[in-house]
Amino acid sequence: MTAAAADLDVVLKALADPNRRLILRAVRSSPRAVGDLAKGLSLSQQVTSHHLRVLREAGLVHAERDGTRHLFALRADTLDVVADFVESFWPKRLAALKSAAEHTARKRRRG
Amino acid sequence: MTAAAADLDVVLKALADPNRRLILRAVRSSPRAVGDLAKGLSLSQQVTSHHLRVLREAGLVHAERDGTRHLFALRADTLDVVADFVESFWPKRLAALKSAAEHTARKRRRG
DNA sequence: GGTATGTACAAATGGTGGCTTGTGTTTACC
DNA sequence: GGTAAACACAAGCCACCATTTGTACATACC
Repeated sequence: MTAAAADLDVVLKALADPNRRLILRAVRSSPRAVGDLAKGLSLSQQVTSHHLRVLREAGLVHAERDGTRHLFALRADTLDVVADFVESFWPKRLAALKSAAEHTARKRRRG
Repeated sequence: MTAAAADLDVVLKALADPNRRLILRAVRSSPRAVGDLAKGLSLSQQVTSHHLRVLREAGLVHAERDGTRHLFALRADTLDVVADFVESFWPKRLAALKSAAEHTARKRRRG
């Protein structure tokens, strides 16, 4: 298995959990502390920390210390491998996106 | 959890296995029988059948009988929920696609 | 230094999932 | 109807994972 394929495996496994996706949603707009996430999602501190570790090892979030708190933020570019995977199976979707974009560009040209 | 979220969960769990992704790759171009897939991927018949069931319940493949054989084919449109998920977290990627498409449109306009 | 807060680490548990083995079921062919 | 081929279903085993419980570590404040 190539390194990219291994990354894809790790990323997909990390995404294949509802609580981890909730965490990703929560850190999407701004960095959040573990305790805040746990409280907001009604999860224990330990389970939240565990999921954040899985997400961090997958490269989907990154941590930064702020005193005693650990602020976690989204790393959306890691989703690249997933997007590439989907598009490799579904070029029609990519074509549809391009078509929509080109339509937008055409409209802008006209306007 | 909404129905769409449940679908996303099932699809991501189905994709989060290397052998199932290999099976998807194998049925990508044309429908394949269980035995052919098992032989080509060096998997047992039972395990291949099991993975195909998971993929079918996730809506990623569909089956069709051909005599004693069961031909499985890709259902790429099910990957829609995954693409939407990625794009909801990463609008910049969609923007990049649009930018590239617009660039193409501009080039076409010039040419 | 002592205490409180925020978090990570470790062990144990229950559940889930992948794989094997064995077997039933459907279809085709004689 | 009997046999063979292709496949699905079921039970058991083992590993992994999510969660809980308990605890250790780091930082801020007094």
